[in-house]
Amino acid sequence: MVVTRFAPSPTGFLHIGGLRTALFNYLWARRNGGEFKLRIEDTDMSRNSAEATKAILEAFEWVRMDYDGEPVYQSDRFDLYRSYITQLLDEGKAYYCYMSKEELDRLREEQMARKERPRYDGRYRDFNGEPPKGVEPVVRIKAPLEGEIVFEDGIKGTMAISAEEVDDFIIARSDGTPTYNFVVAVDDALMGMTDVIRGDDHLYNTPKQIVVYEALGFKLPRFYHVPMILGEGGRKLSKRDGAADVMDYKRAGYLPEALLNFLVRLGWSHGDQEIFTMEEMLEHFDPSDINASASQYNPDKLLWLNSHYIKNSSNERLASLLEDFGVYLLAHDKREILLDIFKERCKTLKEMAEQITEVLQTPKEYDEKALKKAMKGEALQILAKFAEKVESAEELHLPTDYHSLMESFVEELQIGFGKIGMPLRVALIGRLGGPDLSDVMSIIGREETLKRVEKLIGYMKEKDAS
RNA sequence: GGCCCCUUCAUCUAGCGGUCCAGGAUGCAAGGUUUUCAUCCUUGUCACAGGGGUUCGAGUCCCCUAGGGGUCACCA
Repeated sequence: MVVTRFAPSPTGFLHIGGLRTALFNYLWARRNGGEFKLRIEDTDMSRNSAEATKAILEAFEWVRMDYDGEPVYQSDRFDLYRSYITQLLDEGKAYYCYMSKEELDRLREEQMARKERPRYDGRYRDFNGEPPKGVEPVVRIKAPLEGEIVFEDGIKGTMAISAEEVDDFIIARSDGTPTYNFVVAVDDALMGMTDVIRGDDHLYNTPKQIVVYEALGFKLPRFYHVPMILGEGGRKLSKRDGAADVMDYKRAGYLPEALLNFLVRLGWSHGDQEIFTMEEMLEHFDPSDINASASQYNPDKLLWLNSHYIKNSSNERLASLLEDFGVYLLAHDKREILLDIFKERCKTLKEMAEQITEVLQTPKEYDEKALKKAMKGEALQILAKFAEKVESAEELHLPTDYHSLMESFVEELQIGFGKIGMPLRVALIGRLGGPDLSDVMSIIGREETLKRVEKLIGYMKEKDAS
């Protein structure tokens, strides 16, 4: 049985580094038919917020990573932690420390002045005397005085941390609330974790947590410390690198499977494979294959993956996804052709929405450069003749109808395709570039085509007059 | 600063002592397809951080240097 977890602290939104560790935990649990749990680390009442918790849960829902059971809130478990703290106190494995915050700060300063590593000096470790008055004590756990704390990391290998690096750290604050390293160890053990996959910024918490495991007689899980995701230039990932908030990717028009595929390939690979369906990730993922080195965020590759997944999505799904971007196609009679065209050309849903809107709406203005390039020479007359041709044509429904209409038109006038193509393009969508003209005309229909052509002709005449 | 981790193309990576004059992907460049743009296809571009060892043989093992990162709270 494999049990894993993702344990965010609700101090902000879920960022992509967090999503990646969550994904790794999720994959490893699901691959082994085990359990994946969610735990909200909200022991610091002053810093966490309900909105942050909501945002994290929302992100999980968006990427469709399901967790087992209800999320566990550490704030609901203070009684439990207190009972273990009492137990350690009774067993002499933890003790009250009466040093005030100010004294502690002073000690730290002195140590730094002597170029020593700041460290609690253990002055109350074996204290039997009369406690000083007026000080609410903290509880500290007894860490080993000498030797090393050794553990096996599934990514970094054997880690041996000198006991000197681990002091008697605080497990309960003076107000009685438990601290992070204590509750994490207690919860991981009690929730039955077999594998803990987390960011390597937690590497130095591991020996501390091992002290707790051992004091309480809990069985150690396997640890995997995954390197962080760096921003462009190898610096720390920040908002400057685009979206850090997972939900920003949704808003920017990314598909969740593209984001997940992108993240799974950051620090992990399976031969030369780039595209992974959820099933394939589940089939191949193993945390011991995660690279030991940090990787850099690469937005171009994400974009590429996103366009791949858009191309391979059904029109029905795209249509419903596009509603978030203000484009309603579910009941549109030209839905299929519209989506077939644009899913090939767009990298994000947002871009798709913009381009579809551009075709569906009569142009409000014309691109200056396009006008200059397209409307020279006989362009206006050609456009007018084309309008007559469209008006008098018999069958005009499918793109092929419009296409043969254009073919016979250039044939009759003995002109190149560009002579009508460019002005027509400007008339229809207001600029050069864009999808096939026959497709556009078929989508908007004969009447709208004529309307747009006439609008441009009118616009040009007015412009000439002034 | 102490301790720890990391180092293959611009980027993500393959490589687990010989099959590597280092492979794939993204990006970029060129060409083809296209009435345009995009897609797509083809080709090209680009790397073992540096220096010592070990070995018949090193991208792969060891050491040193440099660079990057993490961590040193009554935060999580």
